[in-house]
Formats: sequence, structure tokens, C-alpha cells
Amino acid sequence: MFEIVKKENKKRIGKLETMHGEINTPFFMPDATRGFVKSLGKDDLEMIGMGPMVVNTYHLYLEPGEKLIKRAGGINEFMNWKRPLLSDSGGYQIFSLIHKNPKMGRITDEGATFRSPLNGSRHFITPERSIEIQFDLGVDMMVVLDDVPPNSYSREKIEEAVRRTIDWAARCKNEYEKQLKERKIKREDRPLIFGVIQGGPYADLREYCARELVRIGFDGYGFGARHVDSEGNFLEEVVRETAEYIPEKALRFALGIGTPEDIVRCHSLGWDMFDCVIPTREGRHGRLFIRKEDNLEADFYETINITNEKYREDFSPVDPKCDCLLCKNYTRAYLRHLFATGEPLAMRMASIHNLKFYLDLMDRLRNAK
RNA sequence: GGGUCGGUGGCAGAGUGGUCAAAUGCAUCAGACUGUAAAUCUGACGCCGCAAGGCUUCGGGGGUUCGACUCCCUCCCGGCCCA
Repeated sequence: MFEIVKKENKKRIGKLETMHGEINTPFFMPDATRGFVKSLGKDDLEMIGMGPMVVNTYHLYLEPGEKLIKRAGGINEFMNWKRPLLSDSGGYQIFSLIHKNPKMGRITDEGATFRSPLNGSRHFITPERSIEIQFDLGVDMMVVLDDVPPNSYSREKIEEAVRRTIDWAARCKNEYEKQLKERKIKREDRPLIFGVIQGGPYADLREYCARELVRIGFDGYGFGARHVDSEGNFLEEVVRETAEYIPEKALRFALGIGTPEDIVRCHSLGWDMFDCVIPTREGRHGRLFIRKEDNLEADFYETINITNEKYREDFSPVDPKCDCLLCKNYTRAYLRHLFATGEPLAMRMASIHNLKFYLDLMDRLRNAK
């Protein structure tokens, strides 16, 4: 299903077959966490050539519920999205919620108990349940439930998270096989399943986790938790070494990564797939990505905060090198005005532009000589 | 004309003798954002200063007081009620 077409040093360029079409790697997925990319409609996404996207098991389980989505004909049908979808397991949500506020829930070896931030109701999610929900969603790619420790945790605590992540990965894989049988899904029609490598900033823990996950066997492996330190510095060594523990023929998924330069770096270290909220969230907050150089060396782009005073009378396009809906039709001054007046069109335009920037970046990575 | 209530920082609006350069909200300015509890969050927002601190403010003028945005007099302006 995944085939490497070209390799140069550690960089890989390849093709991935899914039930919803072929994907060229490396690729970037925006986060359509709750079944939509905030402020955008499917036409917007199709217009910029969007391919695969990420939805979230945890959020869709809470609202509107996986059974409703199943009755709708699956998540693609529900969203009316023809291209591939990957569901994240919800591990990140459960743990980031609980980490931020221990009152929100509790993690045990069995699973995670947590309170819904929507209405306070209690829930219990196990690795098995996460996989079952993802089958109900009917995605092309799914992710195991993992234990996501903050990098600031002690080594002991991270070791525990690694142990639990491996244990849960095995349970997820069992459940995955069970669901394939129960649902009579043919081998060639099966969704891909990804393990997630934890271990914080410790390369040896990452290695151990990776080896154990490979022993269980997945279609791809993710880099879990944060890939930067508390100051935002890229953890190059750990990200590089973790990739090396993943078999060549498996997909390498850099979860939650990242800034354009982080994506470029990760790709050069052998990672194939990315997802991040940056282009959409920062776009909604007024930050626009702008192309500078044609190469992908340092300073190949810059960002502007369009809400800044200095753009009040800037009648040029956001990015003259861009042919997106925003840059073709509106000036910086107009976009600033849209933001200043709180017009939702501002967020839509900024999201379209930033996603186009990310897609173009991936094009450049795939087409680099 | 009589009565009455009120005039506070860009706006709205607290404060009603010292703890007030003056709550809070909005607006404004800047920053943050990395598997989305994020159209969110943080900071600045009288003037000078990196700071300590200093200086000038609560319609105008004049008083009372050790001390006034807060009390008194007067003028100006506005709302409402009566003629």
C-alpha cells in the first residue's frame, strides 16, 4: 500500500494507496478535529487541492457520537469528503486535558476516565474502545490510543508512559484484528493502523518503544508528544534517531508537526506525514505565511500579523507569489479590515491562504531535485 | 422660568474625604499559538523614565480641609419633570 518512489539521503518520496485514493508522500494534513476544518467548507478545501485530513476520535465520540456517524454512512459520507481521512485516537486530548487539570480525569493501565469538557459527563475510554470507535468512523487510517507524557515529566514517569503505550498498542492491534474479522473487512480494504512512539526527550526510550511497537507490527509509526523543548527548540537528535528505528517500508508520521521549518527538517530526517493546527489556528489569529525564497533553506518564508497597524493602508496582496482566493481578490488592508471588524470571512480567507502555503510547501518537498 | 438628576481617562461605566493615575467592559496597540477545551490567551494602554520615581488629571473657576474624583459656592453644559 505504501511504496517509496525515490530516496535521497534520508528523504523519502512515495505513494500511498487508500480506499479514498492515492496520496503522494510526504504530505500534510490539516486538523478537521471535530469533522470540519474550522471556518472552511469542503469547497474551500477542494479549491486549494486538499487531500487527506485528520479527524479526532475523542471529539467525534463526544459529539455527535460515533454511532450517529456510522448511521450517516461513515465519516467521509457525513462530512461529504471524498479524500482520505485519518483519525487520531484521542490519546492526546485525554492526556492533555488531564495534565492541564487533574480533576478532568484519571489514567490507569486499563484506560482513561475523564470528564467531558462539553457537559461534565463521565466517560471511560480504553484502547479497545478507541479502535472500535475508529472503525465506526470508517476512516482510511487510524492511530492507537497512547499515553502522552509531557517532556517535562521525570524519566521514571516517561518510562511508565512508554510501558503503557506499548501495552495499549498491543491491545489496540488485537482489537483491530478482531474488528476486521467481525466486520468482515477484506485485507485489501482494511484501514491502515499506526503505532505511536513515546519516550519524551530520551533517545533510548524512543528506541525501546519503537522496537516493541515494530514487534507488534503496524503500517506506520508516529512520533508522539512534543518534538520541541520548552523553549521551542527542535529536538533534532531524538527526532532523527526515532525515525531510524522505524522500518524503511513503514510510514513515518510526525504527529502535530509543525512549523514550516520543522516539517522541512523532519522530512529530511525521513518522516513522511504531518498534521498541525498551525496554519488554521494561526490564520484565524491573524498570522499569514508568506513565501520568500524558492529554495527551502533558512528564511524561505516569513509571517506577518495582518492585524498590525502598519497594514492599515497596505493595498498590496498578502503574498504576490500566491494564487489563492485571498491573494487573488483582496488586499492586506482589506483583510486587516475584515479582522478588525470581526468578520468571519477574515478567518476563512486566512485559513485558505495558510493551508495553500502548507500544500505548496509539500509540493516543493516532493518535487525538490 | 421652577424643580430634579447628572457631567470621571478614546467610548461606556464604577468610585462618593486619604489605601485613586482612578475598578470593570469595549475599543486600540503589541506578542503568543506545533496529534485544536483556542474567532483563544498574555501584555501594554495620562505624560516623562530601563527602573526607582517624578509630573499633570475626574466640566470651568473659587472655597473648606493636613488631605478632595469625593464636601460647599458659582458658572457652563446635558437628561427628565412641572409651568
